[in-house]
Amino acid sequence: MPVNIKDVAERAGVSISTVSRVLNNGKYVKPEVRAAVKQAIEDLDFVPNSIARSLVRKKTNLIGVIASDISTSFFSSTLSYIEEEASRNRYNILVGNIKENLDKELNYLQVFKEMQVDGMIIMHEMMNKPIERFLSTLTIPVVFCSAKPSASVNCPSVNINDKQAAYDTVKHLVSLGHRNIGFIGGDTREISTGQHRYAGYLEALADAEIAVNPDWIGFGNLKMQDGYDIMCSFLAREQLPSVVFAVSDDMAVGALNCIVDNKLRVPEDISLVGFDDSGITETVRPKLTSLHQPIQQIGEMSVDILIKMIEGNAPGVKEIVLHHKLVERDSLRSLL
Amino acid sequence: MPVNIKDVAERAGVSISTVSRVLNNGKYVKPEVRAAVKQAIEDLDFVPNSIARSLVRKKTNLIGVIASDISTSFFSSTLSYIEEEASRNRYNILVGNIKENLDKELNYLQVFKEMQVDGMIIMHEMMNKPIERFLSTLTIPVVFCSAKPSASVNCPSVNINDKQAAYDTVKHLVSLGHRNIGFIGGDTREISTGQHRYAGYLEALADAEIAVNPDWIGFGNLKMQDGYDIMCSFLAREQLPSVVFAVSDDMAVGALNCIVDNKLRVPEDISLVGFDDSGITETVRPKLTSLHQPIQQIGEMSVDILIKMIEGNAPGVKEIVLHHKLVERDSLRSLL
DNA sequence: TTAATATATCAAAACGTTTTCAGAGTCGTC
DNA sequence: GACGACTCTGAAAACGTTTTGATATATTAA
Repeated sequence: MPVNIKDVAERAGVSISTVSRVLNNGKYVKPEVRAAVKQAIEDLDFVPNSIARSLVRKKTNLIGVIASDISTSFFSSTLSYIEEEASRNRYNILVGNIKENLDKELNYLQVFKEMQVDGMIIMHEMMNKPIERFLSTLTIPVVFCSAKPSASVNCPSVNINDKQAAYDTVKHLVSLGHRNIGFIGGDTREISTGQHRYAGYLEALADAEIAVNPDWIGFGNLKMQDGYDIMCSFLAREQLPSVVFAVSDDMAVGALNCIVDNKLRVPEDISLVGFDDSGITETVRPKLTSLHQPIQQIGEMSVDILIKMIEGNAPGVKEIVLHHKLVERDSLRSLL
Repeated sequence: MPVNIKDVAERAGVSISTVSRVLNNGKYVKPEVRAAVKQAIEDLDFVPNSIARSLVRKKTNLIGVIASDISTSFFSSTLSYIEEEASRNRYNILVGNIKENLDKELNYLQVFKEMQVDGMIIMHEMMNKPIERFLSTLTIPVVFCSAKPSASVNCPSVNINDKQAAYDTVKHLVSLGHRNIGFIGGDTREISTGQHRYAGYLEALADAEIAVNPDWIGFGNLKMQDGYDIMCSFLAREQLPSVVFAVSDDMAVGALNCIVDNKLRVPEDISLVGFDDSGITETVRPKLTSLHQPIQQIGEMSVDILIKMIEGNAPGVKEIVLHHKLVERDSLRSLL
């Protein structure tokens, strides 16, 4: 039923090689023949089969993207930039959403490999042995986006300097006179991002000679509910922190809601600063002060690097570190 | 370099047909041969090439998804449910994000067709002639998710009854004593959803014998900023509405922010109700009362129907209409 | 003129699978 | 001890392209 290149060739009275040549804008075909072929294509409403093309060219123009949770504001924004940049370069994206489910991640890695994707972008950090093993023997290019692979996996990453970012914001809080600084962190066991941000927090405290108070430290999975719950636990302590630094905007908003649900005010009673500078910072009131990650640039550079690798150019860089900055809005006040 | 089925066959000392049989768990292969082949697969770290498989089977297990804007809370949630249901059924999704860009949409339709996707899900309503033409001659199954195609396109859709939903919520507002009811709608020119919701609003007003006041009616593209701007224009009028009904949660939140930025309170000064019941309803304060769309069900049914069609079963239904309901939270007060 | 080159075309091989067909062995049954 | 019914296996065709190599003609250079 579906019309193929052979049908076109017959109708135009030429060989399939010639049709292929006009399809690919090749040289060496007479103008009138070219026109005839084009006419036949039009007449028959022929659409080339890219599966067949991919098979012989060994190129699918497919990028597999693995994300932790695309329903989240940070990932959905990043994904949309990835899609845009990929589409601009004539690549299509296959998306796999694994919600902390490492089996699903491994499965997607395998399926993407079977599908012969030209490359993969991974926006997820948690790993286990099988995944590490898979990744370290994989010959398809992979780049980590807003995440860093464990040492045994040799893939470039594009990211900010998480430790420095956390350090800088805590330092800033100190400079505003804060000394009772709470911290809502991410998972520090397997996730290096979580470790780095926590390390930055600790180091800034140490530099300012502030003792760490475990009453004001909690860890979650970056989602709103965790921020809410952790903040509630802080509110149950004897003394309140003057500011809480959450390592994702979603957790910061959770904390914000917990605070206002408990009839306290931000920033009058407690200041709040988030991380990511995703869209959500401007959807809440007060608007959230947040550590800005250049999401668009992270997404775009991830695909640019990946495409370079796909096209055979060695990545050159092992790690791209982009600038961060604190974006001040209304959730943080100075104590001075 | 990459190992193929032939290499496996040689190493196991069998023919490629036999390897293929064990790959597909076919009958008629001796246990010891099967074991030997499996061993060879393991030894060589062989991964079958699904491109080649797709070519002969004429089945890619690919679903193309076209969305208006995946960075939006409604679409990113829906997309995540679509991904989940697809993956559960061993389908992979290819996503195209077109931001109101109809050329990009047409391009994605064509590319997806070339890629031999088994089916497509479209979460977008705006159309132009070329797209209609394309869709009406397409033989690949398509389902519209949370959207309805124009009459000339014969594809099933899964949706709620938008007109009834708008009607019911406005009716409810009336029953709470509201008579000054503002409306922030979606595009009514090409988008039937927008038309239906507006029609429901108008009909409910008519039924309650309330005159429509154009001062309190505005239309936007469902995003937050539009809700903000439109609400600001309402606030500039002589008289304020007692409640505003926005046809997306994002626009309702925009309206909410406009109101609080102008030092008014929700719901004391103005009540607010949104549409979709997406995650954002619980991230703002006051929590947003919203017309609930069963997002998960919409996403899942879209792929279920699509898969049925892919597998050759006629859709049976032309239109699936799911239940809606108003979810009451804190942004709406009674005037009685 | 002749040789060399550039243009134009086609037949056939290749890509890596699945599937069809036919043939060969193994049973059990009459 | 022959017949049918399974079980097992492999050769070869097919899927729809691109690409290679060969051939033929036209154009240019000497």
